[in-house]
Amino acid sequence: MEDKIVEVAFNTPVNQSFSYKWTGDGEVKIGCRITAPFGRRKLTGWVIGLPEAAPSGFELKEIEKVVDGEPLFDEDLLELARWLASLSLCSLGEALAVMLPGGRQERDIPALGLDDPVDASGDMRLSEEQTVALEEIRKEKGGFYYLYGITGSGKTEVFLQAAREAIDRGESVIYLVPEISLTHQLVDVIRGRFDCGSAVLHSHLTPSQKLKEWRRIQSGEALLVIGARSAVFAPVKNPGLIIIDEEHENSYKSGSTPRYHGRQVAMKRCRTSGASLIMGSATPSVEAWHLMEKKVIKKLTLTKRLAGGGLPEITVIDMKDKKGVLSPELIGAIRETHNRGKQTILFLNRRGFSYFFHCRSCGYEMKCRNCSVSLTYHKNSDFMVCHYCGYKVRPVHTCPECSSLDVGYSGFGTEQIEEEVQRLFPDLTVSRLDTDSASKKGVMQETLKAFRKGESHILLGTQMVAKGLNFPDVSLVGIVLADTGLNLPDFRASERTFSLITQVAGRAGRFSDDGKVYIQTFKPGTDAVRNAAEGNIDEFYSRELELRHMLDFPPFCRLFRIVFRGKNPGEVKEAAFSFSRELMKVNSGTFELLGPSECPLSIISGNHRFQILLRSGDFSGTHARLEKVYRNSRFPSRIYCEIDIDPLSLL
DNA sequence: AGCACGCCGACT
DNA sequence: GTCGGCGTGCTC
Repeated sequence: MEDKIVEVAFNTPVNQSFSYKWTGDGEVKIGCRITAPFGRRKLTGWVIGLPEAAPSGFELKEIEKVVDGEPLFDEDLLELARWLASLSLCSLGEALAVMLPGGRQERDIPALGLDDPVDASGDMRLSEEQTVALEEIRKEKGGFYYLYGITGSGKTEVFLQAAREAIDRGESVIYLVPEISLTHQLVDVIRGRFDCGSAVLHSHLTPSQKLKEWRRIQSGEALLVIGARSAVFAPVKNPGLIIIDEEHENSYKSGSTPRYHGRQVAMKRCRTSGASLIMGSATPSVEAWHLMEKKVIKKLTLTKRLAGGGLPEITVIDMKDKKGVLSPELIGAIRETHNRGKQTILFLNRRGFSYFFHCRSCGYEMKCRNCSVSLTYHKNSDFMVCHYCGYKVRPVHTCPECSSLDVGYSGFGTEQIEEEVQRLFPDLTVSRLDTDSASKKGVMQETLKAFRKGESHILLGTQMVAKGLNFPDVSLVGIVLADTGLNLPDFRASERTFSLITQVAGRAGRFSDDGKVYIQTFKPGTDAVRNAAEGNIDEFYSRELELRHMLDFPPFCRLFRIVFRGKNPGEVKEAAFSFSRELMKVNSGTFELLGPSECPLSIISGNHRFQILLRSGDFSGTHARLEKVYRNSRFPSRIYCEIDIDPLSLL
């Protein structure tokens, strides 16, 4: 009998498949894992083809062993992997590795609870708005829908009923949530309400747990899949619906190769399989909003809170001319809150630790004349630098707007604020929660438990507290500085600030009728702050889209970010410039090239970073040119180059 | 990515 | 004279 030829993909950056022969008696199928000698090592790879004839010019080695009796993926998933690899410029093996169990582990941040009320016991009656939404969803199979509604308006209930209907038709459902901790809560609800099997998929499962869930999905035993980002690749047989909860969350974008966005993959899968897509959020991403305006996504609005609970009273405090990090108004409110036996959460919208130059009298801030983003102060060189285009200028010593001499760079960090709060309130207990303190396992849970029990009076934290505002005794939320995000050299800063304030405000009032939110800002008039505080959601989006259009930023163009990193700054810079020169050679007016320039976070864990940004309206033309240059490029082994297509952050 | 081969500097 | 630096190239 003749040897079988087996085509294999490995999880290496090599964009190429390898052929082996199989002489054993067991069956080899496309989609199975195998182990085989590869160079001088043994690797596990995936069977991606069973060609009739062997490629010429090679002495084929033998497959050592076939790991799986049954395939892990079918033709559809393989096709999806090919699409992903080609789009994100990685190898097929790297794409398969993030999709399949047993591939590389993705890492996620820990987080807190969920907050949309759902009835765990049984189907509850839908409100009129919910009913209308569900009827719309029923109308067109394969449609894209967006449940746009404030916190507590019952999006989850609509998701669940839509899921129920799909399952009743014999279809499968993928339900994506932004963080792993949310999967558990959702599973509890679902196990009580759905009699079909459900599966959970996320990166904290052990390989064997993951494989077990994978098999249950493949066999059709589990028709409902709940999971974080990578669950969008679940091997459902007959996909009928994909749900993306909290669509605006950045965690849907992978932070490592391949840098895919869950929403983008979901849209692709729905298009090819004819499944419907329902997303939901109180603060949609600007991209999604734009797609709603273009009618690619059908907007379904939920305006009413089901369980009542008014919106909190929101006070915007102008920090101009204020000494210290806490305003007298906020200090008074904290004291008053404590006197009433309630607790306070102080939220610090701190992202990064870059210094920015601003005027303490009028809040003026230096921006790049080319890019209209904030300049970042570089202490070493004493220059203000634009991290988009590399534009440099000396910092000013008087404010160009109001001639005040009170200008300077400043930074806010949780540590400084903790000190300040402790000094102002020596009789109160403050606990601090940020990425540093929460990275130690259990510390976060302990801190939260203690706070919930009332053992501390003030909880001070960053991003992660924003979602954990469902503490019954909290009646005051202070956003210490709403515009820190606005000072970042990032065109999405405004969107994030808006989203954050809106989400905080939406949640703060849910458990008490006397909820108060204090927003401290240097820029009370900024669109993001003003519209969030006043609840002018639609106005924010139309202004923001207008601005993006004017400045030619996404969603009106596509961005490609190419980051170079390495220990030696000179080498990194040289690699970036030589790559840039190669790009210019193939550019025929297809894209605009910005940089190379130092990354805003120019050194991360000892690695110096440079970046190139490409901006274009011609996605495929730019993609093709970038691919060509990238595949032909060679760097010294200690220089790493990573490509991020449609980056969320430019830091 | 690994891992080897291969060609130039300071060491038992 | 050797050990070891990391540049270059390959993996069916």
